[in-house]
Amino acid sequence: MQEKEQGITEKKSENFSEWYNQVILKAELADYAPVRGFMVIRPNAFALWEGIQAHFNQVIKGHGVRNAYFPLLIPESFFKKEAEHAEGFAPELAWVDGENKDSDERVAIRPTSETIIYDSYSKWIRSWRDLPLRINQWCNVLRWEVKQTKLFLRTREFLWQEGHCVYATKDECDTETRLFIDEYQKMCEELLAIPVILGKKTDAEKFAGAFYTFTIEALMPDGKALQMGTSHNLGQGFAKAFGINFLDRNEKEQLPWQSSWGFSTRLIGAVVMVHSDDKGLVLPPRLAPNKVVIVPILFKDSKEKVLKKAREIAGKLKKFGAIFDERDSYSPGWKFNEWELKGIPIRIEFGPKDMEKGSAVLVRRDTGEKEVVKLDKIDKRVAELLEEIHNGLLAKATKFLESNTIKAKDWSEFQKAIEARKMVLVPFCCSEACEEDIKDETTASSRCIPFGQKPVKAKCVKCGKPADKLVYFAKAY
RNA sequence: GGGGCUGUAGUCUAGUUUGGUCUAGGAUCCCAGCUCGGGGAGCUGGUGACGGGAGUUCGAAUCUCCCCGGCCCCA
Repeated sequence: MQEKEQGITEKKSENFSEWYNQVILKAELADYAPVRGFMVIRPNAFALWEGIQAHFNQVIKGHGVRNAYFPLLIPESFFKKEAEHAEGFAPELAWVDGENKDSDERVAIRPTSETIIYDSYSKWIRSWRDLPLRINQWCNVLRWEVKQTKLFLRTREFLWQEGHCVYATKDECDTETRLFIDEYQKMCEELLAIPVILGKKTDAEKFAGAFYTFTIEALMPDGKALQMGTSHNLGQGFAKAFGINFLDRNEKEQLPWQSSWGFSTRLIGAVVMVHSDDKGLVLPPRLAPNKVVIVPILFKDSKEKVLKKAREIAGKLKKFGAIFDERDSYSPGWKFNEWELKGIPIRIEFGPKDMEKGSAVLVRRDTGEKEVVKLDKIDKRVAELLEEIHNGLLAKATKFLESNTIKAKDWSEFQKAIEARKMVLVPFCCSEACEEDIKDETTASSRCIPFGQKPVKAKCVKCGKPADKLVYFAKAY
């Protein structure tokens, strides 16, 4: 509200990347920081993150997960305990420079917290009665990216949640690894209005140190896939490396099974990309902290009366976080543009003509459609309309995903589909060598092996060897 | 990792090719006042800029070099 901005000048369909930057900056979601690869999350975006947090905290608490906080700095020796994990994160570690007066050991800023958390777990877990242990933390992590950074989608520092669970049996671990990826899917569809594809990562794409990784993948409007969240069954490797063990009911020492799962602030980037348009941000209504804005139309002779009545309407819509824009220095048209840029799902226009009729004009942000609603029904209609907008956004995104997902049988079809920036489902042998070749030749990577498929009899799209799985490939963020 | 573009007020930009009324022009924002109000309204006045450094020159926003930063595309 403090700053006035120009509108979006780039078209989503013409220069997607620049359009995206403009929406982020002009809707005041984020700003660049003094150090390259870092960003400031401004209040408009932080409110979205808080909305995601509130929603997801409720979900995980229902599954017995408790929140905690573990340290930012991790001793070098911890990274060396689990070899694959260490290798995976080594290139992106940021070591804290300068003299460590307490010890000779270097420390790094966490790129993820498995190691520091499991050090604690090794002290806390003694008996089968301590399991399952389910802890989540909301925090920042730092990965020193060398790739081109991008607001929300790839920054060196980002905010996320990471859940870390320990189970007595493989079965429990399998079940809950799946449980949390299912919860991610629900959250994406029900809160963010973004459809996702669920599946398992190939070995080449799985988390460093994991037994296996589940993922949810969304397709952005430019045809690139975006990983929205992952849930890993870590097996027993970390437990072994960090000395986590417990005495079972038969007094035998056992290694537990572990899982970890996370999503990050890149979800906000996805929300922007998927729903927004040439006028600016479009917020999915369930996530929008302010779902309604009321713009009074003021004329000299009716100003006081209109303001008074409009204020009443605003009071009635308080539960929707209604903004009452009674600023005197801007014309209604100016305000319309501003709130469209900021993505408020419903605008209510109220002027002398409406007052006479005892109604108001409701305008949908997603379609621009206007409707006249009687004042005594306005809160009911707003609630309905918000759901209609949510459903509309989800349906539109689902249609996009479906119409841009295709099957390919052979290499030439596959290449064409990738070139056309589609999500492509192909028979694949799942070998790391084949995957490397595909990446080299097309820049596409495997996104997931979708759940629920029957074994197929086909030849791998790359090497021609027998393949019993269909796998999604796409260019990715 | 490779290639390209770019840096003038909070933001967008003219000026750079050909160094000289540039004491840097405009728009927008911001501030004050008036006026207006159903899709970015108008008038008057005001504040604010050449990314940094070195060099060439009588003279540098403009030329040279170094540094810092930003964006895009490809791998």
